[in-house]
Amino acid sequence: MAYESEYPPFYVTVDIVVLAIRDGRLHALMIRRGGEPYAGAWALPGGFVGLDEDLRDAAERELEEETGVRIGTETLTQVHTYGTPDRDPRHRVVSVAWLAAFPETVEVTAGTDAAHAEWRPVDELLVDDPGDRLAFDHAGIVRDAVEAAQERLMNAEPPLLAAGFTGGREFSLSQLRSVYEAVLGHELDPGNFQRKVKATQRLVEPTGRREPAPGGRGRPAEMFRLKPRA
Amino acid sequence: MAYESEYPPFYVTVDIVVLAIRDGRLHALMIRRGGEPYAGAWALPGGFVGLDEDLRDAAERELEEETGVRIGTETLTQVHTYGTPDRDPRHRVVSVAWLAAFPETVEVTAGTDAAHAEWRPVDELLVDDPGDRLAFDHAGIVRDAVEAAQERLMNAEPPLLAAGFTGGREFSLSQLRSVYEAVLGHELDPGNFQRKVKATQRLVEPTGRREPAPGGRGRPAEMFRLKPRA
DNA sequence: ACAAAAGTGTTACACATACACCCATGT
DNA sequence: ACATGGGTGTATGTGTAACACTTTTGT
Repeated sequence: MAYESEYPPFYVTVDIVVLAIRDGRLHALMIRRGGEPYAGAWALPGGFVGLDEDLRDAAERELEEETGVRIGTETLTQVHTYGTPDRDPRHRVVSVAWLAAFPETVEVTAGTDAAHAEWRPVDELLVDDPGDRLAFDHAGIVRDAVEAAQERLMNAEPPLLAAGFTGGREFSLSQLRSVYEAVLGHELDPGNFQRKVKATQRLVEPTGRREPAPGGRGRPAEMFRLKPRA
Repeated sequence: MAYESEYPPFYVTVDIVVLAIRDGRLHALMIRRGGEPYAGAWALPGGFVGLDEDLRDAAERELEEETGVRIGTETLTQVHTYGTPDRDPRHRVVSVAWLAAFPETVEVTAGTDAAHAEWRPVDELLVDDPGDRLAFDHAGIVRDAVEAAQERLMNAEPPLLAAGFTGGREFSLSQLRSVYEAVLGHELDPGNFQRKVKATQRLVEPTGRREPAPGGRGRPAEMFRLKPRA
């Protein structure tokens, strides 16, 4: 099928930066590109927006199609829009970038379309002179998204990003702290973090349960969950 | 001329929210729409992006074409992208919104294409049940842009927005304060503002001159200019 | 002298940071 | 007993807000 238009034909796409903590490091969900250009390079999941589709819905759909990962559409937040004329060598593509977070424990089901999806450590993606560069301007998009994530983790209301990382499960405050540390890229004082989180209204609530630390050693931690959005 | 494409034809536009302080109130530069839809309604300046044109350049060009206002392209900052399928009843339009600030003293030259451009008080544009509604989803865009302006005026580095409002001219700290007050929508303590601005590195530098207050009454104020970007 | 605006001093309070110290558990 | 991680207490610093007060001008 071919379309016709009296105005220049733009391709509108979405790119999705999904962050997760794995082994204490910040990772992003990436796709190994098959075809040219940038064949074999890592790229963000994403694709064309449908003619009757909301941008946000397109992000959710493309993410699932390309990686098998389902993210609630309400946890996707817009970051920035990229439209430099030469950012894609083939066509004029304007891409709206979205950010979401994903819980640590859930694995990517590497089936069907998701065969080439993989979690990649963000710091390796962003080194200045990587052996394998990211496709298109995706390095810049990842960089901007991580910056936005740092900002929103500390300031955003409601705490959508924290919700994405925890995925509705229970957690100890040191587990939550390790998420913050991985995103921010530096350590936080355990005691101060504890108080700050507890003092922040509408963030966490205790479940009453306690759970021993992963190593078994040490005092069992009180478990929390995120407060449901009011 | 007609274009053809194998993918859905999207129209990509830019909308520009230019803010200025006039009579102590926050204003936005708006256009009176001529044709349908929304004939006669106020709308943001903006228009179609050229096929080989950067989004930012398109914003600068459309702004000047429709209002006669020239803004340095580097003072335009992106706010958000709007792409709901039904936001324009005629076509599928994805619009990238931009924010800039403009000095108080400069008048809009209401010539040529700018005949229908006018500064409108923001609070009147945003009342919940206005007699004349804004075209399309432009009320939401203005609302988001003002929110972004408040955030960036306080936090952004470099202080692009403050630079836009002052336009490179000299100013007293109470003049600068009235800008902040108009954008934030509430009053600030003169003494505290004075200290805070002076304490902020890379913001203002004294010119050595003094100038009497506008009414003539009162102690003449020390004049400042924004520090040039390092 | 008085009003008005510029600018300084002072105090109180919220909040962040650093770090000492106690608590509860496994080995 | 000791190591380990959870959690509390406490002191110190830093930034904000409120407001009294002094300075410099025009009338």
